[in-house]
Order: sequence, then C-alpha cells, then structure tokens
Amino acid sequence: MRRQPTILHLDMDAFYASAEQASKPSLRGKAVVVGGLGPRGVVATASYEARRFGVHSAMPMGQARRLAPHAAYLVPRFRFYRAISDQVMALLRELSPLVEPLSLDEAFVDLEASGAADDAASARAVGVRLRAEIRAVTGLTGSVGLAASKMLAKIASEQAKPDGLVLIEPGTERGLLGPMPVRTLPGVGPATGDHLRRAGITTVAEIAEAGEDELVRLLGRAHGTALYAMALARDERPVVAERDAKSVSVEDTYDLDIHDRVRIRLEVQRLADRCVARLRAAARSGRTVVLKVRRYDFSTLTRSETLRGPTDDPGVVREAAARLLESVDTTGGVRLLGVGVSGLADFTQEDLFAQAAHARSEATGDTAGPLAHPPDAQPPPDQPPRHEAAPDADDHGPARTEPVPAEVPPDEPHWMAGSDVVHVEYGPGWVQGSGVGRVTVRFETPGSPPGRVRTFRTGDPGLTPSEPLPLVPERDGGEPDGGGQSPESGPSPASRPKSRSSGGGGAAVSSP
DNA sequence: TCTGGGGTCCTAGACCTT
DNA sequence: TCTGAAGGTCTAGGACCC
Repeated sequence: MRRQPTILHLDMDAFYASAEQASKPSLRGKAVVVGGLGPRGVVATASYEARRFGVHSAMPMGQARRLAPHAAYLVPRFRFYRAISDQVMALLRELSPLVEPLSLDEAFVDLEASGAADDAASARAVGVRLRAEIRAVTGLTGSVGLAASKMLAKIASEQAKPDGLVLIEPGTERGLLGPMPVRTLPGVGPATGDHLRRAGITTVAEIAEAGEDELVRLLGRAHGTALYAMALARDERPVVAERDAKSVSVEDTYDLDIHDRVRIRLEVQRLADRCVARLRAAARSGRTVVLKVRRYDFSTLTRSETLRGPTDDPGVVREAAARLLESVDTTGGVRLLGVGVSGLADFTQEDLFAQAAHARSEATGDTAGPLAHPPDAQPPPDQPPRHEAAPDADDHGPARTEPVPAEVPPDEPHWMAGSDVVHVEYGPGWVQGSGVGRVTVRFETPGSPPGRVRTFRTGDPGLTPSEPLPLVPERDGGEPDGGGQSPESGPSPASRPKSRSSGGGGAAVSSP
C-alpha cells in the first residue's frame, strides 16, 4: 500500500438539497427534503436543517413528513444536478487523469498519478484549493478526505462533513479505525452488521482480533477476507477512471398494487421498451434479460433468461420479459416491476449474423442480404432501426409511479414541486405546489433575494416550464449574466422556453 | 410507518461437459 | 459403458452502495 495520503475522496454536502437551496433563495437555512413525493416515495437527500428533525436518506416520505411537517418537499431534478456534477468532475480532472466518479456527488482522485501531490502537506494544499474552487464555480460546499487508500479517504471525508477536510496521517490508520463501529467499513450493511453483532463483534478492532478464518467462517470467502483486510487498514483497490456498465435496468414502483394480469403484461412491455432505449442510448446490447417483481408483501423475485446472443431489439427483450412473467405468480398484486439486461456487449447477435452472412456471401458470391434477426428472435413490425437517435436516457428522474394517463394533453405541463418555470410577466421562478387546477409559483432566482409567491390556473398560457438557471453567474467577457436579475424583471432570453410560444399575461388568481 | 431506483458483487444450487 | 471429480454456465436471491 502507498504510504502517503494521496488518494482524495470528495463528497458534496447534502448535494441535491444544497443545490435546491442555492437555486431557491427562500429555502436557504430551511429544512429541505428531496425525494419521491408519491405515497411510496423515499427521501433521496435531506438538508442539514431537515436532518435535525431526524429525516435521513432512504426514509419513507410519509415518515419524513411527520418528523418535519414544515419542510419543503421537492422532487429531484437530475439534469440540473448532473450539470453541477459535470462542473465538479471537471475540476477534479484538472487535478489528475485518474478520477473515479461514484455518483453525481462523489468521486475518488489519485493525486499521485498526476504528481499533483506526493506527501501529506501537498495533498492537504490540493484539498484546500479544490474546496475553494468548487465553492467558487458551483456555489456549493464539498467535504474532502485524504488518505493512503480509498477506504480511508472515504472514511476521512465522512468525518470531514459538512464542509470540511480531514487527512489521515500515515501510521495512524489502525488506531483510528479500531474503535469505530463495524458499519464504518464499506460492505458492512444492516445484515452483515447484525451477523457480526450476534458473533460478539461490534468494532473494527474486534474484526481484526477475530482473525481471517473466523471472518471467512461467518461471512464466506470473499466477504470475510475483504473485511479482515479492511479492518487492518489494508485496501489496495486502485482508483479506476473508466468503468464499463455491466447491466442496464429500469423499474417502477406503483402507487397502488397492480392485480390485473393484462395491465401487468402491458407494464412489463413498457419497461422492456424503456430498458432497450437506455441500452441503445449507450450503444450497447445485452444477452441476459432479467425480470424483477416485487409483490404486495414486499417479497422480491427475479427471473432471467439468457439469449443465444446479445441483442438491443425491443421485440426480443419484450418477448423474453413476457415469457419470464409467465413463470411468476402475481395473485395478490405487485407493487414494483422491473426489466433489465445484463451480459452487455458492444455488438448484437444481429451483427454476428450479418457478419456470418457477409462472409458466406463473399465465399459463395451470394448477393442475398444477411439475416435481420437470429432465428429465435421475432422482431415486432414496428421495430425501429438500430442506433437511431435514442430517447432521452436521462430518466433517472422522479420515478413516475403511475403511467401518465393517455388522455392528458401532451402540451399540458406537469407542474412538479420544485421545477423551474418562467412567466411572461413575472419572470423566472419555481413551482411551490400545485393541485385542484392551480399552480403556486415563487418568483426568485439563485442571485435574487427571496421572492414572492403567486398562484395561477394550471393552464395559464403565460406560464411555461423552463431550464434551471446557473447557481453562480456565468461570466461572459467579464459581464455577469442574469444570475442577479430581479425576480420581477421578466425572463432573460436564455431562460425563455423554446418549445412554447408565450401568450398574454396569465391571470394570477391570488397573490400574497 | 412501511420501505425508490439503478447499479455491483457474491453465493449457492442445478445442470452440463470434459 | 459407467462413475465421479472438476469446472463452467445459468439462475435466483441477498447484501450493499449512493
């Protein structure tokens, strides 16, 4: 293991919630909870103000609302977070080519690989500078951990939270880890933690004392050896810049359990299509189709089928998923359905058939075209051509727990709490709430003071969805742009939606 | 109270081939 | 030809992470 603390772990503080607070001045210093707002939603991130009420990630939204009834509840805006994340990752890549993003708000950086740091002092200086740059570019704070391994760097950044920097000096690692609870170590979740506790092991030092053989006996070969090494502060995992996805999947949890078998089949088809769209957007294909079903009692089962070759054909995936569904008993209802594809490849079975046919035709002089599909693949008549422009792959967005009914007009905006809008008369703002034909909008921007609230009819032609504004004013030739614009001054051209014409001033039905 | 979504990795049994 | 061992693949499920 390297001796110097030159692995950096960055973790943005309460990322989604902080981004929302930076974007919405009226929420600064207030409890903000970001997550699914449906009856089965869970908390994705809670601001530090909300955490004081006991709200935390993965908590059911209903419980969060009971604990913090006055908090602002918002749906996640992943495109917005990704844009900020891209800025942060760009700053990290200036430090080293070896950057390993773990999620939108977290990454490892190997400072030694680029010569950015080679000892504790230079590593600390890099960390201090990085935090300042992140604040300047994004307006947000991140915590930095520095250590000689990924595990320790991550533990250090956890200790640094919020808005701090912790460096673990060489030689102090085991003394630091020893008294920590076993759950501190990566890979120890509730189940393993319980398992260890029943064996009388509650701290990292006790894992080290138990010995490797005992750990393997308790947890199995892979997990046991890995955990024992971690307890001794041994972690040789390198920072890996490029990681290939190994599977692609989509799943939906439904607000109400689905009992109707026909509806279940339809949902599985829909999911298969979405999954293939994602697969194609990544220019990949896959060989194993996986169906996931979570039943009314939360029991989850998966069924999978491995095809003769990789495919990105929606018809093939749809049919495999349908076959798998036939082997699942759904009486009692299902709360979640998912379709995934694993065994990813960069080519498809169709490519192989095409190659083989091409080779045959070259050998025989046959001019017949290649087989379009493997013999076991039955493409639907509406199959689109491969690698055409794929649908937006950014569907990490708020889980749509019920399909949008077909009768909703496609041009009627869906006013999600927290989403950005612009009004022809009042300018940019965000949706504070909607219901019974009304939508309430707060007119403010990242650079403005807290703004005023107005309520409109949901069909108000003057109100349209818009793109998020940058958190820190972008400089263009030294001129700050509209970041500090008055909330009442009307939309900047950049913030005007492109897709809809702006009508006359909408009628505000009430205003404070 | 009532538990998302998108992933990765590991284990274990069944089955097949050598 | 039969049998058993070993190893690979497929399948299902569990645990974990952010």
